[in-house]
Amino acid sequence: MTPGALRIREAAARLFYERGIHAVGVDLIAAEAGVTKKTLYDRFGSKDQVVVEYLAERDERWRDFLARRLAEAEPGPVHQVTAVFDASKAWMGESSPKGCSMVNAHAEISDPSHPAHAVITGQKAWMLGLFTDLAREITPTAATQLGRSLTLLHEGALVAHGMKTFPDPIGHARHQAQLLMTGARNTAGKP
Amino acid sequence: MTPGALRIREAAARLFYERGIHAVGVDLIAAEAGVTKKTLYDRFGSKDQVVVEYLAERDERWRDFLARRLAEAEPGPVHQVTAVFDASKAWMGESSPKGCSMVNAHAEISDPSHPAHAVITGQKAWMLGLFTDLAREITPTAATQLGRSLTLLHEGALVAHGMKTFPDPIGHARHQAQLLMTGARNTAGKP
DNA sequence: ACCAGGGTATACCGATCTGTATAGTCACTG
DNA sequence: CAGTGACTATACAGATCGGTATACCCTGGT
Repeated sequence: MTPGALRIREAAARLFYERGIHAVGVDLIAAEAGVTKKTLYDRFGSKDQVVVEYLAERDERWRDFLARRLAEAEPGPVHQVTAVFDASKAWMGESSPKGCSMVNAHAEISDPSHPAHAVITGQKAWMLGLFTDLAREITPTAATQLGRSLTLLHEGALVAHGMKTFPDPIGHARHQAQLLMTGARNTAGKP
Repeated sequence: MTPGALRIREAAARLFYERGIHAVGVDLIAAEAGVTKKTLYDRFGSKDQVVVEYLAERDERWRDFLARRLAEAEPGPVHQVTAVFDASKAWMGESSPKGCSMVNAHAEISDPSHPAHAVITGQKAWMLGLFTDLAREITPTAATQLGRSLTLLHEGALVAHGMKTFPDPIGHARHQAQLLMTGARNTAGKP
């Protein structure tokens, strides 16, 4: 990826997230990247492709960020799950006041055959899988259920964070997740 | 509201929800409503105003729908909360496969001073208030906490429904909400 | 008989949209 | 030194954007 292409993707990421995908034109992206429109089309071919690479890079960055945080956190499924919420809070707090970019992009992309659609649903499926895998270590018999509950809490917290429904929703979700997990562990140990 | 204005609002509601606000032009709205653009601007004055009235009407319809369902449901805070999830499932199932229109609109409206912003955050604050009021009847000491947890579960379920993250997320959230409430009631009764 | 209100039909405005074309600059590399 | 890849600059195409203007039609109420 050439330096110009990198700057294009960075500018597009910032503008798409702050103003919305349809509200940002390619002329503005090129200007903000200090690049001509020809360069943009030489590197990406279409605006849709810029959108796809914006989302794909954001997804990759998030997974790397999360993996690092999980590696630093204490082992064990309960600590790992709370570490996911801690990572989300850090991620959203530093540069994502408008909520989850995947959720926001999904609102603007109606066509399910759009290549960006797979990136969006892919991340959500991956998060569900992550929570379910950790849940399996807590309660093998009810892993699916616990994984889904954690996913809902997490998703709701991201939206509530973006909408400022109440203060620190991710911290609240983290606490609620803890209660959920200790509850599941206790009932799982019973006959 | 004149018949033409009604048709405009109905057409705009369908198009905005299905394709996104920025992706739909006033020409298309007028054509789908069987109305000229002049009528649209005579009645609403601007596209922004059409957006506001679309969201305001949706908000009002949802509150009426929910009020009717709550009145029909069994009394008592636990039954009322589960009735909220049942109402959401019915509401989303019949004509809202793309998730919450307020969340989707929020993704497209960056300016917090946009009049639609108040409608969106207003509904979310109202839902939080509703859950918190019901939570207060279950556990007066932890009503805020329970109300917020129910809000997160509900919000997450709406998003997961729109993204098809897993089957029947609203039904799952309903079940999880029940566990949460019985748990809160038991711990609330303890010294 | 009148006239206001809700509407149609059509044309237009300037701006912006995605995308393309032409021509030229610069740095690196075989 | 020739060639290539990444880039700039500028202009343009065709469509669509939100919004306005002019002129006319029809119905209901007083």
